[in-house]
Amino acid sequence: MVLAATSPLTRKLSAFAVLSEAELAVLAGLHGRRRCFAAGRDMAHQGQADQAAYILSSGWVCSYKLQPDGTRQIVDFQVPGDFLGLRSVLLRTSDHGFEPIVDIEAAEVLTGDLLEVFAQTPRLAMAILWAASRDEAMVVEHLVGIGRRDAGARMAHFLLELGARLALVGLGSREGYDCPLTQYHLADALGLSAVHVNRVLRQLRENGLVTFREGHVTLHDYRGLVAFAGFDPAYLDQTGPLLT
Amino acid sequence: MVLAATSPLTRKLSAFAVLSEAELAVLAGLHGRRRCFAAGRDMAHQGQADQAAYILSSGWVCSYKLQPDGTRQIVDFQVPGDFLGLRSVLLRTSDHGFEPIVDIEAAEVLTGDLLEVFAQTPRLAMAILWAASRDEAMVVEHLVGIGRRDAGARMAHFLLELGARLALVGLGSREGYDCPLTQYHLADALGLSAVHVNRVLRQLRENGLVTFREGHVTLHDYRGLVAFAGFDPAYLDQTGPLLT
DNA sequence: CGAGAAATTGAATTGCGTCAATTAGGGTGG
DNA sequence: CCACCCTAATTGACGCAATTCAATTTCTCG
Repeated sequence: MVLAATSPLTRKLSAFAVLSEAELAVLAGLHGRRRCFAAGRDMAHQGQADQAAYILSSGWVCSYKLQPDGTRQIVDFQVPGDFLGLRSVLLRTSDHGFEPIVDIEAAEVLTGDLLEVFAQTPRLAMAILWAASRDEAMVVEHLVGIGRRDAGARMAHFLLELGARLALVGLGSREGYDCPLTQYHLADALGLSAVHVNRVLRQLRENGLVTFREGHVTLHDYRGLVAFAGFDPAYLDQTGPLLT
Repeated sequence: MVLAATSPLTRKLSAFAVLSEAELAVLAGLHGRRRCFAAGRDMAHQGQADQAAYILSSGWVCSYKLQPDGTRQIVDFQVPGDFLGLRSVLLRTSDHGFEPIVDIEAAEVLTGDLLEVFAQTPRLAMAILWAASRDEAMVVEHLVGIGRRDAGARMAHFLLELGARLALVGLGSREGYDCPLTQYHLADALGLSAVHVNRVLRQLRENGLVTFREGHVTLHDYRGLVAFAGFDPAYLDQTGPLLT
């Protein structure tokens, strides 16, 4: 239970609802089946059926979709505390691939586990639905970025959002954060070519806004970057628990 | 209850889980507070707090985000049976605007209603989570389309997906469907300019694939369009109830 | 120390946006 | 029933942001 109280997921859900001992116990129960995956080896392939869901304990993962023409679109990155493949369980077939970007550790979650959680603790169900909604809000913001921002603003916004997410689980600040992504990851996520990603990064660096280099993101001018990106931090900041 | 059995939402959820009398009753109870909204008058503005959620009974709505520079990105369209603003309730502040495209009718749903549903019928909670996941799958597909498809494939894919959604609630077929959207709606949804939307539509029409005209979409060559779009209908076709 | 991956930079190409103007519908009031 | 207006649809010309192709250079690690 002590372990559960410090798991990244518990930390995140606690921002939404004050959880009782019983609810914390149920949540802890979800972390039973722990598994590890190596960087670069897909956890699930697109189209694979009967996929499990996971709660990411440590490391980074990206979820992506492959196009018939071979190009890849990264839909989202998962950082510790995030659900992974929840949709695969519900829709029965994985419409994504999942690739660990570094070596990771995750807890397996089955459909039956979820049903049990819902039956025992409806408030926890609400909290999980909240987490899912928050993730979707980020996907939506991602969509808006690709649809309506030019490459520069898109990149800036992405780097800011990532920083905000990591800060929520204690892995970053306004100064910067560690980031294992390559420029190819950025390209696949932002709908740009790797070449253009490189050019955009150079411009942001030369403008003194942000540096992406050697696995670390340094935010030289947080306010300037926020303005340049049109970033609204509000939608990620949960001001306090909704359910008491 | 007879009414509930024929509501679009019930119809949709029944594709996911065989619902008991009790569950159908609870679902029917959600349709209590009915409200109407006029076409073109926003139901909610971006940033507005304490927003309610709705279940759309009839008509079309679009959810969108406004950029600081005034451009608009339509994130999704809601058709009968879809939830509307579920995220607004959970995240407490509406990060979207909602605009009825035609006059609509919708049932208001409060946070408390949802909690009650979850407490009384966990399987129904799973079904609602499934519906939410399915919606997110569509947003994801939308994201992929904007990020990695050229204008033609993007349009084709969009029109096919819309058809599949409408077919699920009995409002369309492989032949085509009624569609009240303007080319401006399409442009805002697909991340294109209205001018280019027009050009793309012309090309699709001249290639004998699909016609978008006078509030009706006619699919002249379903298979050809599917191939051209790289459309995978599987992710929307629930082959059968997951929960029995 | 060699090999493959990641990062960088230049040059040529193009899909799509912007600007601008015209045509077609659809409602409204005289 | 027609004149008017406003919105949607349509088409052409031009420019630019981002892609593609191609070539190095710099890392990383076995």
